[in-house]
Amino acid sequence: MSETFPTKPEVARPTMIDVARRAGVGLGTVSRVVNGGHGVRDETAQRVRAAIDELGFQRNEVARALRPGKKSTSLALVLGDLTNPFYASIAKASLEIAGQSGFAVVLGSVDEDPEGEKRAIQELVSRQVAGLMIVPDQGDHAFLEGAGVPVVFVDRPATGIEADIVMVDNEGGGRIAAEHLLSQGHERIAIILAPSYYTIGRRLRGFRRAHRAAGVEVDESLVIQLPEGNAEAAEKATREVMLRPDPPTAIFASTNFLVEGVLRALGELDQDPAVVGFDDFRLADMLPTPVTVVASDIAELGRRAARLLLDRASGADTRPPQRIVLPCALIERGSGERPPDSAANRNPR
Amino acid sequence: MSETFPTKPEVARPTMIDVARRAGVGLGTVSRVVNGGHGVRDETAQRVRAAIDELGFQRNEVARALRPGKKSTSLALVLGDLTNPFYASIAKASLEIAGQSGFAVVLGSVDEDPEGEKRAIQELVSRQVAGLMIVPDQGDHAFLEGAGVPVVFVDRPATGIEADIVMVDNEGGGRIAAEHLLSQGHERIAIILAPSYYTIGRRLRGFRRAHRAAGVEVDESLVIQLPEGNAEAAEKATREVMLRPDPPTAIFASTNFLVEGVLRALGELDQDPAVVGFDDFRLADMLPTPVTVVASDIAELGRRAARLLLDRASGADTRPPQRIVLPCALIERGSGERPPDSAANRNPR
DNA sequence: CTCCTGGACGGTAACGTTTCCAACGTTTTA
DNA sequence: TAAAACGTTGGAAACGTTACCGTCCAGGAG
Repeated sequence: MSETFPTKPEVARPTMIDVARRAGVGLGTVSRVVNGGHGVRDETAQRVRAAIDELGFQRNEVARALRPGKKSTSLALVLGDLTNPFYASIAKASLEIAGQSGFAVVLGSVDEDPEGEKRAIQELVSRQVAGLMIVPDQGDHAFLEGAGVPVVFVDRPATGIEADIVMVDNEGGGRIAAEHLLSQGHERIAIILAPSYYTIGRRLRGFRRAHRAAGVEVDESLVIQLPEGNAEAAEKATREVMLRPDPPTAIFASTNFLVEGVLRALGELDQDPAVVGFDDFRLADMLPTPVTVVASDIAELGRRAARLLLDRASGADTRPPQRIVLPCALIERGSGERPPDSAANRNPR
Repeated sequence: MSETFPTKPEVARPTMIDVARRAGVGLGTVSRVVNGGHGVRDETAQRVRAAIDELGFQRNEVARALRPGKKSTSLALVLGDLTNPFYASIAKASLEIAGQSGFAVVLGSVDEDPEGEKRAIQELVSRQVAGLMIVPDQGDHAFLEGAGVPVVFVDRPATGIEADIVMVDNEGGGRIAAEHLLSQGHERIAIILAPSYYTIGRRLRGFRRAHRAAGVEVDESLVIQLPEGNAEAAEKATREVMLRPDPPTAIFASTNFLVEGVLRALGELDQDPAVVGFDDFRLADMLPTPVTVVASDIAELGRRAARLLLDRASGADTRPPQRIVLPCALIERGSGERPPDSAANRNPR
């Protein structure tokens, strides 16, 4: 009873040749009509368009992209964990902008090693994408130099290649956070740092500058470098630092995920130092103590990157590599406005 | 002074022909080596591989996909707002699975009308993707029937076409939520419904079934249909229902975003009905009252969908359309365990 | 009236790959 | 020893589109 399975009708999709035959015109004419229709008599164009509608013709983008010079109408976006709202916002925004210009976005996700990133990028390049948006990992990106594809880096620059970069004012953000805490009299501020990404270094620099400007010395034992950038690591570090004989009166968490860990530890310990986070996050205002953060317009980051890349890809923009920096602003919600002495107010057991 | 701009080195990427010349073999041989190298003498294959390395050759995926039958090595994923962690999880998981098989994922986002969805899908099809994963909007998807591309629907089925579908047990989830509240003596349970997606209807059905099984009648005035699926709408609706003379003692929010609105309203009103949400969300356990939710493995949803689609695309799976349903489970955190009389405990002003 | 110009259109060569077929040399079989 | 079978290889066609180059016809200029 091994009758052949009725697999699929598998209707062959009509090509330009079919359209040409149907409309009684040449192949070139159909192509001209599809691409704006210059140099075609109005009446002819009508006939072609009618044939297109009747057959339900749709241009084969793959064949189109095969022609030399014609890159595909796709942009590539390479980033880390989409589950991180930060990355998700970038993805969404760039998708939106690309879509408006008829571009699709091919995603490459890389949670892994820098080697995995390189592989993912080359995969994408072999798909003839018109441009690359990359939230780069550490590691050298010089291999992109000869790829013949415009590249825009997002959130942080890459080494080994000079290209456009769209980022936020990390140093300014770090400065604002520290200034805010310092201005309230905090002098022992811990800063919790995710693994040494470029961004984190800048935030730390801003943090230090604010201290210098305020004439307060940074206690280096309160500059805490985490081995990993997740909430668990931050929770552990917070617990440790708060149990020291001389704990900080304020904590600056350099990442949205880190804030979560910090708050978790503080909740357990019943201690209430001031807390400021970097990057806003959903529900930040609904936590037991609403969380003060330094925020920036992440979606705008994605939009600017996509727009810039589209301009580069079309050749409309031939300026030297740009460096776009978006501002950060403080959002006061409560956790960052606790005075220094409140840390001593440990709730009685 | 109009010297020509040093636009780009624009190194022509080597093709198989270049490799063939370099290795002193024919074009076909190179192709055979690149595709697994069957039917090529080992020594010849070595030479070809050496040439590939020296030239840094990489196969042009676009040209490859042009051949008839050979779809591209890309899957398309069409979904709503990536900013919603639910969608983001699906995207991340499917990306991961696709990547393991060397497939890229092209994203199509559709916040707009059903018409926008159709356009996005057709765009994607014109890119010769090997398969489509769609989180469908309302509207007829019959137009996909003749597209000649395998389709897997995610989270909810679509009308007008019979295709694979991977979803969670919405009815079971709704039932579990209601059972949990009913078992604690709640008899007036409000259910807040996002606009009539398929999923929400199922959750409501489970909600009703649990009531019937418990012998409790559903007060239809507590079945609240929102005009929009966002937190604001839920906040408004919650405020209204809680201010009625006979407010509910429990609320079931049918969506993660709705929970936010519900809690916001309750916070303002200083009222404490039991609350259960559908779908888990970050920080749910850190809110003033940790939120009890009915959760399922969303990432698994994406993984299963991607795997199924890959099997369909490769022709490895020719079974009739599958229907995969993932279970839901209750996560008790506190908000759903408040007894009925606690609602009366309005905090004194 | 002839020549020229220019717009509209048809035909065809690419693009880089895969696949098929033919050709070749070697080994096995009759 | 001849024929057949097999494995390895080269060459060419095809995929669907765009770009270029002619051809054709109409109309204006000389």
